[in-house]
Amino acid sequence: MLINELSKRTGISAHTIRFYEKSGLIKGLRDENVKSNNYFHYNEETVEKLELIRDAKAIGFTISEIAQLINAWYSNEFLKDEKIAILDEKLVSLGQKIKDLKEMKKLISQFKKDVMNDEC
Amino acid sequence: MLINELSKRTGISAHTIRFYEKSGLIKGLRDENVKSNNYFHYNEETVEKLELIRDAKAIGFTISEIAQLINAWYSNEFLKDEKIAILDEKLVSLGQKIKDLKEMKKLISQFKKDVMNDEC
DNA sequence: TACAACATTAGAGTGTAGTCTATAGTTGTA
DNA sequence: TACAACTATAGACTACACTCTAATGTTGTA
Repeated sequence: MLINELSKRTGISAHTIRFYEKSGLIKGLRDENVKSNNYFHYNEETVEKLELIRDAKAIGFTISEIAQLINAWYSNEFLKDEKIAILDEKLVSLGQKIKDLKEMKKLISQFKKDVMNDEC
Repeated sequence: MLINELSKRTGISAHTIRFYEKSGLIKGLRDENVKSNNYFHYNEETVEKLELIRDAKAIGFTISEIAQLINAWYSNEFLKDEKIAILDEKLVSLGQKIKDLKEMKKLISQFKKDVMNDEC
């Protein structure tokens, strides 16, 4: 599929998709048989990747963290052990983040109680 | 205390503290009795606020969200009901974020299993 | 009193993650 | 074949959250 269809499938603008392409998060392929243009062609894997990017961004992962994640999952450039190390690292940081969020939730709940009891 | 001491107490640079002052997150007071300078003086409450800012930023709150939070807690400009509404909104979004993080953790755990089983 | 160490403001510069514009070429339908 | 709708690239612009520089003034100690 071309960029416009990919954009419609994922809800991510063509501009942003090109930005991700430049950033190395996704990779379109050019059809060697067609000499008249140099349009990028995208496959289902790219749709999956863009969905992962959308979700990972929403929870605060940076582009370079997402790049690591995508490489650990889709690329052949890493050894099994390296992939597992990257994924483990992300699991640890996610666990810490969940802990931090829960603590903040507790703190804000306490704020709320204090406000309700007119203690501020 | 002056800005340098506040910086040392909180580990936040004087530059950043001035940025937060400009952004309306904290408020230093000038000593009316001293005419020779216009140094800002900060109190313990500001230390607390900066610690809240540090923690809230770490879990992905934006400056303007933190401003809301600080106003709901420290300011007298809001009615009790308005304060509670702001705090409730933050509690809901924190709950959603925790859910999203847990889902991502599950996804990455699955990635890891697949990598370990050589299924990619 | 010299001067290091502090304080202020205005404004410029940085990194991240887009978002948009301009320019130019290609494709598919009336 | 005209033309609307697509594609590409380079580079300018934006928002956020700092981070730094320059210029200038103040304070406290040797």
